[in-house]
Amino acid sequence: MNIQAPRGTYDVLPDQSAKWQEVEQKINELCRLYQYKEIRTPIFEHTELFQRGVGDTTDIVQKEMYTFQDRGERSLTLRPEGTASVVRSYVENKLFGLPDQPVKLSYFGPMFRYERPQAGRMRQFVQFGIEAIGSKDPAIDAEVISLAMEVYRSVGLKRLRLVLNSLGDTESRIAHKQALIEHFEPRIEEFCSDCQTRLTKNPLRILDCKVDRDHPLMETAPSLSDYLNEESRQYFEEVKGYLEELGIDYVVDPNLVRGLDYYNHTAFEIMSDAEGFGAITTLAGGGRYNGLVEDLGGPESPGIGFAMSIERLLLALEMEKVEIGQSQNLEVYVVAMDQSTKKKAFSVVKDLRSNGISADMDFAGRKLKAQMKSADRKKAAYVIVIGESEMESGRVAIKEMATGEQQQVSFEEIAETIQTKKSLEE
RNA sequence: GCGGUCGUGGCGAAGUGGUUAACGCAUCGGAUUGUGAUUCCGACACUCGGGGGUUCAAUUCCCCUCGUCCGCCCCA
Repeated sequence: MNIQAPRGTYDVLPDQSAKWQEVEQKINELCRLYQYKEIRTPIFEHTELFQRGVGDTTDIVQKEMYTFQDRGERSLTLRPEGTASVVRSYVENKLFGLPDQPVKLSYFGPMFRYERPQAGRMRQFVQFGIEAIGSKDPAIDAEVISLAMEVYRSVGLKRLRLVLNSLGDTESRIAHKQALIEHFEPRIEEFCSDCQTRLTKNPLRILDCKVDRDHPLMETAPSLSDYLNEESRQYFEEVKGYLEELGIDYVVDPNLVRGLDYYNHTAFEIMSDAEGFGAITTLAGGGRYNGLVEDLGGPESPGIGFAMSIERLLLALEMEKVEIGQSQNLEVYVVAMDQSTKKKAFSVVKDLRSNGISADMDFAGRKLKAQMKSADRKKAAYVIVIGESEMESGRVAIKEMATGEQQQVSFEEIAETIQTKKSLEE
């Protein structure tokens, strides 16, 4: 084997593509119902967009970006996530000027992060996500979460856990940040190097650290929830109220922080509880990002959204043993006895297809018996054999593979007969 | 970035420092000059991820490299 797909990338092969197509169909239908319209943005952007949009202190920007120089010596980056691009487009195309706010957008496509591949983690992976920009109504938070949950429900997943938290508004976060610094500063040397950097850049993320998880100061650290001001607390209560109204179960996790800098207020993750899942169980994550639009040069436009990995969704389906995307079997296989009848068989195939019937034939020069086996493998519902005698008589036998029964018809009647048989089955 | 694991035909899987690298499945052909099963017969790896080294000799020993899978970190 010479050239392989680059590390962390993969091919969706024909026996898998039906699953992808079904997931996309389900998603498209839900977006229609919820009225989120698709936006398609470039797969690469100026590096600066992610540095500013996602945040300089994040792991994504610090060590996971596919950044390169183009021939004009611009620094470009393959998008590691979708929100920054969508917000950039919202600002650039002045969607804030549309009369109907919030603007509700969805996207679906590949993202890129330079990481060591693992179960559920690829260097190129596909995300579906939505963004509702231009509203700070707690009901829209609940709607966004609801749509994410509906995607999983629609494909048949059941073992889900919605984890929820509030990061509070800017005022709350500043107060909490100050408290965190005061709490950790005196003994920060006892923490890992990442945490030492985090202390000044983003102390909130120390709480998230798995390395220092058991440090005694973790236990006593000031909790974000104690620093939420009245407005933030009220907002969070309302979001929870709307979720309850929709009958969506959740658990509040005060330590849910999220890795991206732009989040505030509502933050959530959807995890899989399916057995046998790998180490990574987060299916989707999202949250509110009031202020991001302004950071990227737009007017005040509070937003919220989520992103989910389609690979992980598919993985969860496997773990829960849910089958989707049954591929459609072949309806008619036409056998040509030899070279002299191949043209006729070829035109019969074409005629069937023109009548909306799937049809196929041999293109490998196989003998009759082998063609029959091939038809069987392809699970063809019917087989038609065309040889000398059919050419002379002008009539062929339509063989039903399941029963072995054959029915004689003229060439002209083939498509019509198959159609009748099909409709009888339904 | 760190740790472990593995890398033999389309797939699964043995194997040994030495003349022709088991076997199973799949595929193709034939037995059965025009019909899918079973059975039987036959075909199918100048080569054991790649490169280098040790050796009279390496798929098997050593080094490097690439890649796989899993875990850590982090996330989707």
